[in-house]
Amino acid sequence: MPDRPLNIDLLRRSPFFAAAGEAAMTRLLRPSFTQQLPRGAILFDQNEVPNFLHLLLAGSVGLQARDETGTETVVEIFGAGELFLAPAAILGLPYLASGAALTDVRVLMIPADVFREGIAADPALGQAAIELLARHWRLMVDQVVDLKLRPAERRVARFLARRVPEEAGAGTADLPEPRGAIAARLGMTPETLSRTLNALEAQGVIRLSPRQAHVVDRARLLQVGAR
Amino acid sequence: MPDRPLNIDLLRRSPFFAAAGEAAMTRLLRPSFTQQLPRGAILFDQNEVPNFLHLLLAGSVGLQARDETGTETVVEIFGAGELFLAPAAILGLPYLASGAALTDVRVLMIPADVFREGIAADPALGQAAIELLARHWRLMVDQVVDLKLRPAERRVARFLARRVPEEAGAGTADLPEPRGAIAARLGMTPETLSRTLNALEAQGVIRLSPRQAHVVDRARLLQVGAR
DNA sequence: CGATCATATTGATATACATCAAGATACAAT
DNA sequence: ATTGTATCTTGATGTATATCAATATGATCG
Repeated sequence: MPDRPLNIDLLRRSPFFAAAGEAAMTRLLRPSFTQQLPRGAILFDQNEVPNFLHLLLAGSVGLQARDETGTETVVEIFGAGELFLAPAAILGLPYLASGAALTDVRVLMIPADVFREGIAADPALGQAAIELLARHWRLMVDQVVDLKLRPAERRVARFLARRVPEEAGAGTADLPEPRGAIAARLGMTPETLSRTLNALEAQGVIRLSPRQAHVVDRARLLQVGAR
Repeated sequence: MPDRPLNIDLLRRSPFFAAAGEAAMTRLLRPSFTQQLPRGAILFDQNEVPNFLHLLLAGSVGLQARDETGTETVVEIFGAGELFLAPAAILGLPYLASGAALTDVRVLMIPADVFREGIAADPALGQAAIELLARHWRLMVDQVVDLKLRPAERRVARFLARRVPEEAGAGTADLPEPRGAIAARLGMTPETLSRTLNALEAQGVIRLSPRQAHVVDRARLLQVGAR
């Protein structure tokens, strides 16, 4: 099926549209369209002025930033159901990071001006935007704490734990994106990530296979390196 | 009011109230009150449910977070004119960090419920909240990039540069808060901060004195360690 | 003022993680 | 399948920054 009629249900369940309500959702959806992009595609580039908000329907996208010397890192990885880049689009300022498809992706493009008018006109949509931003702020705060306080092994453990679908004790974390991107997201080199993953497997808390990690015991995973 | 001299002008010029408008400002101000607290005071504690937003009138406040092992770090340092902790107050979720006075402070306490009602009722206020959150998100993204990509010396240099009042080539950066707090904000130990500051002075880009650093040449400061 | 106490600096050493350099795997195309 | 190419892993070595320990500085208060 070429362009699978977009999964309305996924949208409805996304935290953003759940808060915004049905009315706002249809309002935003009408002028929007979907796009399929291969892994490696750039959705938008650092310093560009945003014309669209992006709602990921499938795949994952890395928010990557370049510093003055040209080295890049991944600030955050977004998955299906997430709406991102609101901040730049809302402020009308240039993106401070680029968006790169880390896997093949399917993305809903929402015109930025429609969005901006929407939040001014519809209080429920405004509220949803506020909550989205607040949640994203917390995500970043959490990452700052992670980087400052926790050693590599703990960061990897937490990352994997968050990817296990259920709260349950065991489960499988899919890792479809390139190791380099995951490593950058975690603030380490691919080499260190690889070694850390091996160390976790050696401790028996995970079991590695090509593009996934089976978490044997979530609670114990989060305990590794505990003082 | 014993505490008369509320500097209305500072408020009016703060990015937040500038966007919110006069009406929203008076609306929020009426039920609010100011408080003076000595250095070391805790404005609010991690995991508490927020009852107030805080607008700093004077001094600086550190947002500090504890991890599971009990070690603390400073996520961000806020200065006069800044409104913070909106995210927790807006979501009605527990703070994910504590607020500690890093100097003696004077702070305006805005009841959280008044704020929440306000953003629902007044679109201009809602818009201001959105912009505030977006700006704060960007601050955190910038810090994540800083921590991942830049070595200690460069982080210190950028921190000092941002504290120089004017865009001008030279100026003095005040550093009233304890070294430990600044070091934590920058993701390093006090020892490393001390050594780095000395190194910058040795290179002649700054001149140190007890609680401030005179920046001799802003542009050159930002160049240190350039590849 | 001088004594006390917290905070900051300086010095010596340790270590987590990066870097550099081969290999090994996996994936895509023919 | 077979080859080619990118990605990932493994190993050896280096280094920025942490840690530990001692000293110095500067604030606070009798």
